[in-house]
Amino acid sequence: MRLLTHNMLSSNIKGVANDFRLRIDIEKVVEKQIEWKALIDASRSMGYTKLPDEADPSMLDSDDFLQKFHHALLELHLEEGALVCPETGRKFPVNKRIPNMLLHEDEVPIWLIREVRLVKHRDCRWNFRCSATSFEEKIMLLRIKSGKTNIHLQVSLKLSLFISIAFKSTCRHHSSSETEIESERITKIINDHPFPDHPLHLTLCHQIPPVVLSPTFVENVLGRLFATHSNGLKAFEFFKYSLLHSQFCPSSDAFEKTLHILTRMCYFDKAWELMEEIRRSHLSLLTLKSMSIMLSRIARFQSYEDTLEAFERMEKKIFAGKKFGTDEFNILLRAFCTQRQMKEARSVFNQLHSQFSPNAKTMNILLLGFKESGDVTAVELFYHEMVRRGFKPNNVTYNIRIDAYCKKGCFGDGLRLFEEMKQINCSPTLETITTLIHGAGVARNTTKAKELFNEICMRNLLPDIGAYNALMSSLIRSRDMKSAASFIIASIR
DNA sequence: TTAGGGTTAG
Repeated sequence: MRLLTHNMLSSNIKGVANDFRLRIDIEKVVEKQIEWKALIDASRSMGYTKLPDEADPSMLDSDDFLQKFHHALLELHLEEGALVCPETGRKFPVNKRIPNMLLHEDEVPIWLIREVRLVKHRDCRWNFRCSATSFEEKIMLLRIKSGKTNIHLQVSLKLSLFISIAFKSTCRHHSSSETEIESERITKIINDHPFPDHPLHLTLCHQIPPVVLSPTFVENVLGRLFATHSNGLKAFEFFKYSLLHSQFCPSSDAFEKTLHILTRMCYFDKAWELMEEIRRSHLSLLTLKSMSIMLSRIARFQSYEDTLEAFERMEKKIFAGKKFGTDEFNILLRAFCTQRQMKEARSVFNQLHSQFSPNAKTMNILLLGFKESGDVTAVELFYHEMVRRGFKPNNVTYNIRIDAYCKKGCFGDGLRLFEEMKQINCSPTLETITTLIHGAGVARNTTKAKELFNEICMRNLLPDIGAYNALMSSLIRSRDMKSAASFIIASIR
């Protein structure tokens, strides 16, 4: 199975539009019995204005990639918040924007260019509208792959612009699941509530019967509150309400979301209060992840000393006196590293390494921190220190160093480390090769990028979305549109 | 927020 994302497609089309002015081969379209007029008419009816009136010979080109692109008949239906392909019945959920789509074998791939919005008409119907500004960007290409027939090159299929959408006036914007509808309703109530002028829990008591308070529902509401940047104190109130009234044990996800919401808005007192409460009532929810959320935010918004104090407070008070070891030490270091506070990370390491025996992961966390700060010299210096201290570099160590070079445009150095890796029997991973493909792109070396992509399969690894995106972006960066187009065709076969 | 890679959009 091959995977392809909307992003890959859209970046490719953007490149096509820029470089080729999206030469639409009218003659070929007619020759292949594709209903060009239908496409134009449908586009006009959608309000597109910059449409060519007639075939412009200068737009013709012998390149056949459009022929390969323009495959399908599209008449999608919008039902209950989902796009439905009439041929296969497969549904694609629709939110404010159609999410990135993955293309699977035997499923309907949807290629979208730029942003697509659902627009509500005055008569309560829904329709699609592209937000892009030029015709090139407004065309959306869709392809239906029938289970039995390979239609890649069978361009005699009817082409019509898919935008003729059937709709239901009753359709909902989001998923049809009852939990989602209910959580959306409760989120709105919470967001509109005048808390803290009036108590929120009374409203929640009125609006949410305890039986509705499933872990999924609670996570759903908190997720929405998180996404809408709602008042953190309201989210906290809601979570406390769920702790009191739900017949289920709260999920770690709900707890972590609440912690995220509170710390993001710097409500650290409330966050500690929440941790204390969970320590008393649901100790098992206190995990390294929740500790990491808290420490990262404190490192970001408070002082170095505050962060160290918080770490101590975690050990002595929150985590029930558990003796902290390497894992917890790594979390502390990572908190500084992710905030790019490498002086602080270094200082903590020097200060505490004798107390918490560091491991290879510890060293890689620091190495990564130096890399993210964009300091290749610091990466190499720390790498040598790591070796001097007796740590054996592993795949991750090499991947970080290779990425540091590639991001700086030193592709040759990246390749050198790649060779070194192989020589010492440290097997390159999918991440190693993806990094190098990206590095080849930065160095505008598409030949090497393609070679590296092929090496993935030669090493019995399976390319994933990251690897595809890396090659696609490398090709686009070098304006190698032909390779980009054939890469797409090859990917979906 | 996960010791490592890619993309976009908000």
